[in-house]
Amino acid sequence: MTDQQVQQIRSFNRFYTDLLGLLDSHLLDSPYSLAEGRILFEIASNGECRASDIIETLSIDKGYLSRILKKFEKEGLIERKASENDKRASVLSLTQPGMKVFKELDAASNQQIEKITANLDDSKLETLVSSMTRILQILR
Amino acid sequence: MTDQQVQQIRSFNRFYTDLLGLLDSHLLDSPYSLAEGRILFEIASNGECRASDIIETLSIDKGYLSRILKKFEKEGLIERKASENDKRASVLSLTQPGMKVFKELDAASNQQIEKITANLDDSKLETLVSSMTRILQILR
DNA sequence: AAATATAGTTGACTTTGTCAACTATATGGA
DNA sequence: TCCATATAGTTGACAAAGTCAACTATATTT
Repeated sequence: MTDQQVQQIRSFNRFYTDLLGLLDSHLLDSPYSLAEGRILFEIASNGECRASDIIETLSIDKGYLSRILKKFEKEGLIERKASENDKRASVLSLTQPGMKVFKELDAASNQQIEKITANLDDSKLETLVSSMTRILQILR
Repeated sequence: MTDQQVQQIRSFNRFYTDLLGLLDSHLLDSPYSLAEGRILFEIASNGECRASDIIETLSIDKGYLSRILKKFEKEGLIERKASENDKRASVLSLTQPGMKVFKELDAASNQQIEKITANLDDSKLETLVSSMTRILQILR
């Protein structure tokens, strides 16, 4: 690996750090943080899951997660039902209001992507997406 | 723009958020945060600059920056000299010890990139870098 | 000269994240 | 079966990161 390649990757990382920071800054004017959004996303896409799944996927502290889930429950966004095979754990799912909030965040996220790419023609857009896909394939 | 394209970009963003989080988590076991590293980077690469330059480049709160700079000065990493044409501002630069710390962080950053790409063959590495470069060209 | 803008500092505060101790339950041996 | 150890999640205490507005001093505009 050449020195120049390292520098190019770092330059990309700095750029993308800024871009993501921009995108995530208080998650699109919603009252939810990036972490909260990601947690809602996990519960929404897994259907039902347990706190430990989220801890593993997002590498989040369990105490921190516990509090966020408590807040979500208080706000009526999620439900917990006792897990049948493990009495220590509960199974998480979105309530109807939770689903609504998630869909709003999701739509706002989509809109932000559209905004960022608004002035790109089709060919550039395709290049952009395929480049991202390739990076993902290589690094994942 | 198709729905699928939006989803692919968002998927990449989630992936890269995690990757950068991993890279930046306490900036390579140094006692410096991501913000602090970026600030050192700015001062190091601009040679001499003012706080307001950093505020603009990094979109950081001026109060927050002021405290970080104060800490850097106390630790002997930076120097401030009065700006000649603007008595409100000072010109920032790295001291020798500051340069040393910066170089260490810089080297550690390089090593982390090497680590992440360690098991890629030359062709994949080239694809990776060129994909990043293309994304940067398109989005910047 | 007065009004307004900008550079940076400081205090007060909120949010975000970390760590360890703790309860309760589960699980893999002896 | 009983014991040791591991895991799920909660809680308290705390630290780090970031925000906001008020303030001083200097610059700039009118």
